[in-house]
Amino acid sequence: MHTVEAIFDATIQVLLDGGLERLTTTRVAERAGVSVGSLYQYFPNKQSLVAAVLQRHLLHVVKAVEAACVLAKGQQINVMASAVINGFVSAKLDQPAISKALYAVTAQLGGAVEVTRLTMRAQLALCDLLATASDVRFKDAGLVAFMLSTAAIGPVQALLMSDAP
Amino acid sequence: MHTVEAIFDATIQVLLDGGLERLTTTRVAERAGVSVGSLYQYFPNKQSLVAAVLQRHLLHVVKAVEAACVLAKGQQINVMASAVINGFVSAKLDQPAISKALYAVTAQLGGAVEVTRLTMRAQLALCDLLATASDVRFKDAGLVAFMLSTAAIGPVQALLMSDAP
DNA sequence: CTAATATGTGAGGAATGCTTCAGATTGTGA
DNA sequence: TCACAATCTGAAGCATTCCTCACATATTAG
Repeated sequence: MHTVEAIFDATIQVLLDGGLERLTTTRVAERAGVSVGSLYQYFPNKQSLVAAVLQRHLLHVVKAVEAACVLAKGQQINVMASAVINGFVSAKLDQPAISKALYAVTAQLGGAVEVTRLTMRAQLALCDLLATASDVRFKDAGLVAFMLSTAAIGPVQALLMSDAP
Repeated sequence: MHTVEAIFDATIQVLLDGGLERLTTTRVAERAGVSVGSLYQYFPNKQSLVAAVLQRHLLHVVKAVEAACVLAKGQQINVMASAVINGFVSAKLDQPAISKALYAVTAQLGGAVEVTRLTMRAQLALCDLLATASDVRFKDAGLVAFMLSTAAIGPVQALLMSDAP
């Protein structure tokens, strides 16, 4: 396995059984089966390692939502809704371990910027989609997109924080 | 001001401008205008300090929701909904700084237990309320309560993570 | 085979953090 | 005023962390 892959995986694992507070470069390297030096060959510091893992996952989810959006264009509103929600939820549950491990990171200030940036991107796609609905027209599609996307996060987050399928 | 109060406030402040990672006992004590020793007179360790701040805020919110629930008993379902949501949102926006500061903590494993425990309590109150609706009857009130409460968290969280009124 | 480049190693320096404790300060009641 | 308790202080011990760097190993090219 590639060293970088191993480091990524190890980061998730360490995050899972100890949270962000117990995430140390030594522990990650140990778990990845490489030396600390190797880790610092690929990531300039601890923060950038965490950021990279976070960004990777967020991108995965956003792309899934975007894909669902283009697929549902021109459909009725209720079809759209279930398509998008389905895209989002299954992208999350694709990698439940990663999702769960990253909620702690997401809240951290460093991550917050990246999160809002990518959330905006998803909402943009949603906005576009809503404008093509065949049976409804919205006064403020932006607000609807915001409410829809953020409200979807709540239940998923709650489920992942406990331990469910 | 009471020393403990000062420490609580300082914890929030430190959390706000540096996140959980920059929260140190020294910094909290400094900001509170007391010595580290005093801090350890009231909290056996750093974790219990953070837990206390978190628990305090959660209790505030849960009580607000519970109060809204008993007030709305026997009303129509849409009245109920807006009453409960209103109670939740205004409890959060009562202390926006605290809410914002604590999202990082909430995600941490230590906090997660407390959070789910109190969320359950709120959902129980919600369940009770839903059973008294004058115009609807639910097949699975528990599920509805879960979705309602978790879905409400998403938008509030999103708003707080950025910087809005 | 040899040289040169890329990749990996891990002990240790420098910094920081949590927590303790011996003593100073403040408050209280007689 | 004096003794006693409650509260506060902050320097320092011990542990831990991030990150560097001098060196070892692997890989590629000529």
